[in-house]
Amino acid sequence: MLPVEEQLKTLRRGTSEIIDEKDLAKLLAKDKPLRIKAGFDPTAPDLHLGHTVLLHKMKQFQDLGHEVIFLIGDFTGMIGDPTGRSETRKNLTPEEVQENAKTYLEQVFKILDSEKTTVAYNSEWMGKFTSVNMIELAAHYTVARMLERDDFQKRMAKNLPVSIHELMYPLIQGYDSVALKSDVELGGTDQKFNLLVGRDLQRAYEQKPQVVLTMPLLEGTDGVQKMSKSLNNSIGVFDPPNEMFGKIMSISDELMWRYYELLSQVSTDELDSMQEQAKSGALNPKNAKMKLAREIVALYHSSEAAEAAAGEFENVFKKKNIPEDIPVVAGWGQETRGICTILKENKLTDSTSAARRLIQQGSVTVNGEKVSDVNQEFSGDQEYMIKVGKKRFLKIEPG
RNA sequence: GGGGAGGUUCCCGAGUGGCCAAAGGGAACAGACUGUAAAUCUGUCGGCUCAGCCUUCGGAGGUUCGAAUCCUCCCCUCCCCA
Repeated sequence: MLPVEEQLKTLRRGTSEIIDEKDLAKLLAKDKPLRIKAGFDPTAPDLHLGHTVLLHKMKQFQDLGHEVIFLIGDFTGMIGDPTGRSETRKNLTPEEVQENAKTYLEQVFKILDSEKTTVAYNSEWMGKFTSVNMIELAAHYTVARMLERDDFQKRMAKNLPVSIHELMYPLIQGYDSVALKSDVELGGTDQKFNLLVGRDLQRAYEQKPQVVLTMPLLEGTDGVQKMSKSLNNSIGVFDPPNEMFGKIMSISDELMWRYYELLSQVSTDELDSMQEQAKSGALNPKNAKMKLAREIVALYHSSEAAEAAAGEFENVFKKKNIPEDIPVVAGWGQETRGICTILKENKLTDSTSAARRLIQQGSVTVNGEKVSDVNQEFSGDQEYMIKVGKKRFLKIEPG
């Protein structure tokens, strides 16, 4: 294995906090593979770039020769981590959790080496937990300390509900560390509390407390809230190349540097110089963003796909051409239909009312001609290229 | 168990009998400007057979010419006391 200082250098990259680094150094000095735990809640079936921040860090550990344990919180998923959003989450059924977990794994191995990754489910031990075990576990922590947790504090301050079962979440996550005898646990900064509970519980169960390593949370495409599918600001790992490319291009310049820092392989030195050049005007931020978009699309798809997406992007948005692969539907014969109905039926708009509004706002074109009459009719035996706003396209073929 | 405060359109939040499809803000969408960036300005923002009509204000009933607003019961949340 690499010398301790070299390993540390890699592991420090992009991290928010290591608790504590001296302990980690000591563990590394043993020159034996460490047990690295990172838990994932199978609440969302799709992985997005936000999750990959952690996965990349896991990959680094893996490449350094440590044992990475990908823990699927199928048991805790039924509770739902109270983290983040200041409201109680819906409970998931065991079936939903199973289904999500399955999807999860398929995606994870785009980054991690499946051969070298240990996959664990916390239902393995939690499912066997008796009520007596549960009470013993609960006895190791106090209410006052549990309520120190920021999410609980905030919700209490806002007079929002906090359910008892949510208080169990950190305990169970912490117990996972006991069950797995983990040496290091990774998590987002929002996980800090839970990760620290793990240390306390390991001590309570007479184990050596794990080292805690937290990674910053990645902001979503809005640049404000953390990336989350439910907030609709996420870039999915399995998004098609063009969509992925486009989403990356739509982030702000400021956010771009953040993404570079956390998601890119570009070295820190090179990154610094790029920022320098962007500042002086030598580098157009748009080009830097294209480079980032290429890199990320190439990682999850292929470099060919990345090139194609870049070309398509230039074609559609710079030259304002029609995208290459757009949805095509068959026409409806000789009869005529109102434009609003056409838009609604093909899901270009949510309702005919919305279609009317968009037409009134001049955002709908057919074959390049702006539609100004809400009642305009089209027969279904001709070819039409319909465009709504900048991003919604539909081709109708004679039918 | 006792007392008090609440549940409004995607979110926050005004509205206490007609002028309410419901103020204001946020998000979102569209147009202008751009680098499909940000910022800014403008507009839209329940549905429909769209200058009119229909359905919404926790749920179910009721009072009234008329209810988000009043009454009854139910469900849910928060606070104080025990």
